[in-house]
Parts: sequence; C-alpha cells; structure tokens
Amino acid sequence: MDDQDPGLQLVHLLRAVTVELDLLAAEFAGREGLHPTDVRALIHLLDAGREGVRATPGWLGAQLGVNSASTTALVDRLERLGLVRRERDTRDRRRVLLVVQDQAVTLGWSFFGPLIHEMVAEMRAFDETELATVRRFLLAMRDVAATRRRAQQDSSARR
Amino acid sequence: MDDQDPGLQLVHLLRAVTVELDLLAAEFAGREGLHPTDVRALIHLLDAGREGVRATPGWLGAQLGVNSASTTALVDRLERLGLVRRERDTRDRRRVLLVVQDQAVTLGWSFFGPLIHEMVAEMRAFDETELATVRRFLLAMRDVAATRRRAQQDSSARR
DNA sequence: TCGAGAATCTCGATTGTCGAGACATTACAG
DNA sequence: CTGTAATGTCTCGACAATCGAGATTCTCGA
Repeated sequence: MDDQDPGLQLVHLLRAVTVELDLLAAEFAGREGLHPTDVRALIHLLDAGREGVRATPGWLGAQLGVNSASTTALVDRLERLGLVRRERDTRDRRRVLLVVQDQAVTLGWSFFGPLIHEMVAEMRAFDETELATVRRFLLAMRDVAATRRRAQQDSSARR
Repeated sequence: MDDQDPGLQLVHLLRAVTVELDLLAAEFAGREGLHPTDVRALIHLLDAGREGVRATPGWLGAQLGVNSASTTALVDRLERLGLVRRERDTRDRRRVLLVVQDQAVTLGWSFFGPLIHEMVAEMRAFDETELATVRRFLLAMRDVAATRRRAQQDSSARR
C-alpha cells in the first residue's frame, strides 16, 4: 500500500523511535510528579555535568527552546525538587550557575540506566562495522535536523 | 574524557537526534501558532490516513498519552484550525471519526516534506546493505523503548 | 564615567492539561 | 428480553506551565 522507497521507510522508522522515547519520558515524568520539560532539562543538565559544561539558566533555556520567564519557573521547580542548586557566578555576577545535585543523578539513572542498559545489550547483535555505519547514519540525520533548525531560527529572527 | 564504550556513544547520539527533531517540531509549532501536542497529533493523524487506520479521539489520545479531557480540547483546536472534521460513526454511535482535511495534509507536508527530502538525500551516501543494517538497528531500539513502556504502563495500572 | 548590551527575574494573562464525573451507546449475562 | 457492566466522548472546575513585556542588576568598551 505504501513505501516502496527504503529511504522513506527509514525516516518513518526514525520518527517512530523518537515517538516511543518521548512517550517513555512522558510516562516517567508523570510517575515522578514532574513535567515533560523537567525531564528534558534533566537530560541536558546531566549531559552538561558529564561533559564539564557550566550550566546556566540562559544556556538551559536555549537548549530547551523556552523563553526566559519559563526558564526561571523551570529552575524554580528543579530547585524546589532538590535536583539543582543556584549559585552566583563570582566572575560574572549577572550569571547564575546551576549545580546538579546528587539526587538528580540518582533520579536520572533510575530512568535512563535500565533503558541504556537494554539498548546496549541489543547492540551486541551488531558487529563493529555495523555500529560504525549506524553511527554515521545518526550523525547525518542529526546534522540535517540541526542545520534545518538553525536556518529556520535565522529566518524568523530576521523579521 | 568519557565514553570509551561505542554502545553508550550510540545511545547518546540517538538521543541527540530525538532532541533535535523535537526542537524542530516545536519551532514549527510556534511558527504556525499551534502547540507541540498539536504537531504530534498531526503526525499520528497523517500516519493513520496513510495507513488506512480510522482515527477516533480515543485512539488519538492513546497515541499521545493524554487523558480524555485533553483529547477533547485537542480535537476542538484541530477542528477550529480546519485540520480535522468530526464525524459520527454510523456503526457505533458512541464513536467519533476524525476526518483529516486537505489543509492538514498541506500543512504537514510544508514541514515534513523538505525535512524528509533532505534526509532521504543524505541516505544516498549509504548502500543497500548499510541501510538494511540501520533499519535493523532502529527496529531494535524502537522495540526496546516500546517494550519498556508497556511494562511500566502495566505496573502502574496494577495499583 | 557613562551607556549599550547581557543575564536573570517579576508580573499578569493565556491556555493546555488533569481528575472526576455526566451522558449516550453498546455488549453481555441471566 | 431486560437490566447491568463496559465503552467512547464530552463537560466542568482547578491547576500550573508558558508566554510577552518590562524591571533589575551587572559587565565591558568607548
């Protein structure tokens, strides 16, 4: 009935994966009494911690695509939950540094840990060459999306 | 500093792709004056249309993971925007069928069309064997997420 | 020193989401 | 056939996440 083109099939499949992951995150959010945005923020904060990036409200808001008022409210929530702590930057005192608390790491792991574990386990069915191919593919798709997003941001900022 | 494990790398990369796609959808939503949920609904409605599935409010709500009140409000919005039309099912008169309007298809294509096109173009850098590998990989990841989600839904429904 | 610009926060309004429950319809047991 | 349970959708009231506009505090270059 549809999709002879293997390319189209893959696009739909990739989207199906993102749909599933989003629903999984939403489910986790609901169970923990936090909102989908909070989970997304948690992801970025943990990434930042792992990569040694210094997180600030402005940075976080940019990552999530929300405005500054929402970011403040978001950080308030995360702070109230004990997931992050606000700390004035001593160098640039306009800035606030978001310090990820241990509890956030624990919470993040309780959700992502098992998921990651299962995914990595599934990957054992692929040899190194195949994983390299997948990696190349995902990088290409990410770049398409990222490039397209930047282009549209610019064109809307120009108005 | 991190990630010697190629498996972990891939998990993070997969997540990065979903983050980009979500942001892209959010950007599109904001530009068109609709909400992220509306875009997600549009995706599922177009899929249903393409696959010949008869969409109803209950079905749509289940796809999106929102409750019935939100679903009603969502369908109200979509109907007001002229994207779908409500139509009573003559066989089971409790049901309402969601008929996707041409305008929805046009709108969906204006967003997904170029994106899909670029992605398919990028895939020309892969031969058939490689695409088959990617397909196998994505199917595995989707199933991990889907299985995990169902498991957690069941465990929370049991309470 | 002064002014432009950056980073964060406050305020008021809008609106998407939820929980509980109403209503109509269908399915099924007796 | 009849009454009862289950299903699909919608209504209502409350909550809270988000936004736009603007205030505040601070940095940095002229």
